[in-house]
Amino acid sequence: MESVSAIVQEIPGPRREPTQKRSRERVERMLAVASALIAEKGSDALRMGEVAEKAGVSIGSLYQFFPDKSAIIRALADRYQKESETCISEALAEVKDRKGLEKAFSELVDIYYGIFLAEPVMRDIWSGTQADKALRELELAHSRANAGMLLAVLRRLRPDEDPAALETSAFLIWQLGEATMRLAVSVDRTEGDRLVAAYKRMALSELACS
Amino acid sequence: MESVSAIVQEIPGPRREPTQKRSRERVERMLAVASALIAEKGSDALRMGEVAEKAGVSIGSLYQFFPDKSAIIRALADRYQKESETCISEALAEVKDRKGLEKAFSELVDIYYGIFLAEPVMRDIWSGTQADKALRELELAHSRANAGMLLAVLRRLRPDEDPAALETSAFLIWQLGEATMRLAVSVDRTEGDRLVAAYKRMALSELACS
DNA sequence: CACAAACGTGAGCAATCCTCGCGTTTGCAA
DNA sequence: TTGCAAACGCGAGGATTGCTCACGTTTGTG
Repeated sequence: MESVSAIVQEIPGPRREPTQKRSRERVERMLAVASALIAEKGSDALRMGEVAEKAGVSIGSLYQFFPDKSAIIRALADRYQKESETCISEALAEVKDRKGLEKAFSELVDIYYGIFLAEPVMRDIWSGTQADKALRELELAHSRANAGMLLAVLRRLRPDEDPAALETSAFLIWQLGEATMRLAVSVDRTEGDRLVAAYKRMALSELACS
Repeated sequence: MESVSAIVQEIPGPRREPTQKRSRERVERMLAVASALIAEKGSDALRMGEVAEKAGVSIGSLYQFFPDKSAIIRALADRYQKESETCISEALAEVKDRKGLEKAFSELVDIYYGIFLAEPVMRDIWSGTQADKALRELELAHSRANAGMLLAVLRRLRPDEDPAALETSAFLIWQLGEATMRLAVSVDRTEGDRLVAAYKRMALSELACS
């Protein structure tokens, strides 16, 4: 978790950090406008000029706090990641045995699916902007962090297994979960539900295998 | 398969089709240069001006045959898709029973993994340019076509199952296979091999379930 | 009150995609 | 052979957009 936050802080580069109250509010406005625009038209169609205009700031001010366009998206992604981490750690916190893991994992998938369905911005960020290298790396870092929480539980429940194999399993399960979510929200709800259910079966079989 | 080709033909839009021998050769040169540039620097960094220059044609000529930048990438993707279809249909052609399906599927995954490892352009096209809407749709169409071949086998082997459920399984297995390949080639070879192996386990469990 | 640091601005630079008007070559029918 | 329409080929430049930078303004502080 620490390392992810560190990456987020580092990538933006040589830009001012808002220290005064006024500028913090302005940064909030920029992020809110960007979020609304992404929800409306997708992150591909996000225009820096439009963000500045709708937020009531100049283009120069925008670039004082965000070194480039993808930094805005990364900032939004980072907020979602913080929520995700809370949500995952809560879901996996009290897993005591294999049965508990299956139940917790299944619920976690449902919760994540719900978030993907409800949050167009999160959906868009994780599905539409893969072309951006920094964003891809950020997604990978987030995913590894999330998979790490799953891995911790797996290690506890299956201490005799090869740690590297467990890590691979956890990472793949998480990555394919995200892929399934992206896919599920892009088709109609009926098929989406079926896809998520099929993913659950596959993931649970991998979680159970020993 | 037909429908996929149809889509590829339709999307490019109102552009000239090369009819004379001279122009066909020029189009080939454009595609070859684009392929080389993508292999070298990635499709994100593909510049239309550079393609024209390196192919020894003007920018105007380039745009006579490709309505926009993504059309070049789509044309390359279409070539790989044709190879894929052959490869998949051969691998699944003589599947007679569940045991045969498992063997054929496992081999197919290995072959696909080999292609992903060997073909930087294919790798790049299917991983780097998701931001392009037309390309995303093309990938989905290709994937549905490929999943369809798997579905045909599944239907034959499990005729009593709900067809919709089978279709979902086949589609998800294929999509997650592609996601796994993208992931596997982006990490080191050892972890990549483990990821592919883990995917095989998950997919086979879903293929076997009845 | 002076002053440095933080804040704010927007004209304009640079990169890039793509268009369009016009000149050239090719195939073909008279 | 020749005339001509269609296909081919060209590249200057329009349009968009990410981003910079030199300069003016506000704020906190001794």
